[in-house]
Amino acid sequence: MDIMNNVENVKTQMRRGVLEYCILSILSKKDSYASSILSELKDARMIVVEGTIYPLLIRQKNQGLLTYRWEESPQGPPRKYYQITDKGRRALEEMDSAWQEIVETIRLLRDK
Amino acid sequence: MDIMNNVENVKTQMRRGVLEYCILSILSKKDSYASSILSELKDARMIVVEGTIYPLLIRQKNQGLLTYRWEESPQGPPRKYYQITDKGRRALEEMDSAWQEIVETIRLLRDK
DNA sequence: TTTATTACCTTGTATCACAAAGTATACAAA
DNA sequence: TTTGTATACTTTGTGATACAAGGTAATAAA
Repeated sequence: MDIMNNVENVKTQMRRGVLEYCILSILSKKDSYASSILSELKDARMIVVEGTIYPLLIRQKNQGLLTYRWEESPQGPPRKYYQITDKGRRALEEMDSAWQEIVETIRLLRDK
Repeated sequence: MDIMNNVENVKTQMRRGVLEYCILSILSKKDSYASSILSELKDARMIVVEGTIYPLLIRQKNQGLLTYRWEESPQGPPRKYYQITDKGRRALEEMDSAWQEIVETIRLLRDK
């Protein structure tokens, strides 16, 4: 197997780990809908596809981290706008800590 | 579902994403065997269990990132010492870049 | 010979990301 | 009116893989 194949695979795994964190982060700044979140993540080189993000948003909604409402679109079908809840904001804070901890752990592992 | 449940789950996912990276990093410093790598990861709060690490080492060996040799143990059964290959070192360098990129991506997402 | 310690390995289950295909709306062009 | 295009949400099937749990085996001490 090619080396870039390994690395791409690991990159994918790394991204997976922070995907929920990224989505909460985006929604903590302003309400948004799946397609828009998708574009934002792609711009930030966090490659994700529809089949990943829709079920994930539904899971987060079911966990009480998000709510949603339907809104008319300027053109095309209505959009499902997601909004972060108080519980979602508390979870986001916890994820901030978790992320910092992992970044520090890796830093120590790589330096030592 | 409790909020700490969400966060624990996300922490687990984050750890998963960097597990292969951590193992290559540990082996880049000195040859080691599964049980020892496991302890080292646990000390660094990268919680992993046997059923995770054994198949992972086998996968990395099959990908040509590692080789192994058997060595007598001072007590108990022989140990399977893994050694990183040149290909493994190149993969590790690529993973360093990938990790830095993700850390930077998250920093931007969280700050903006 | 039984127990403890160390070590490696496998199996069954659940989760989840992704690819792919499907459904639906709105609008413009033919 | 029909067709094409863009936007948007949803579902299904597949494969990868982490984990829990249990199994195998070597050594030494009780």
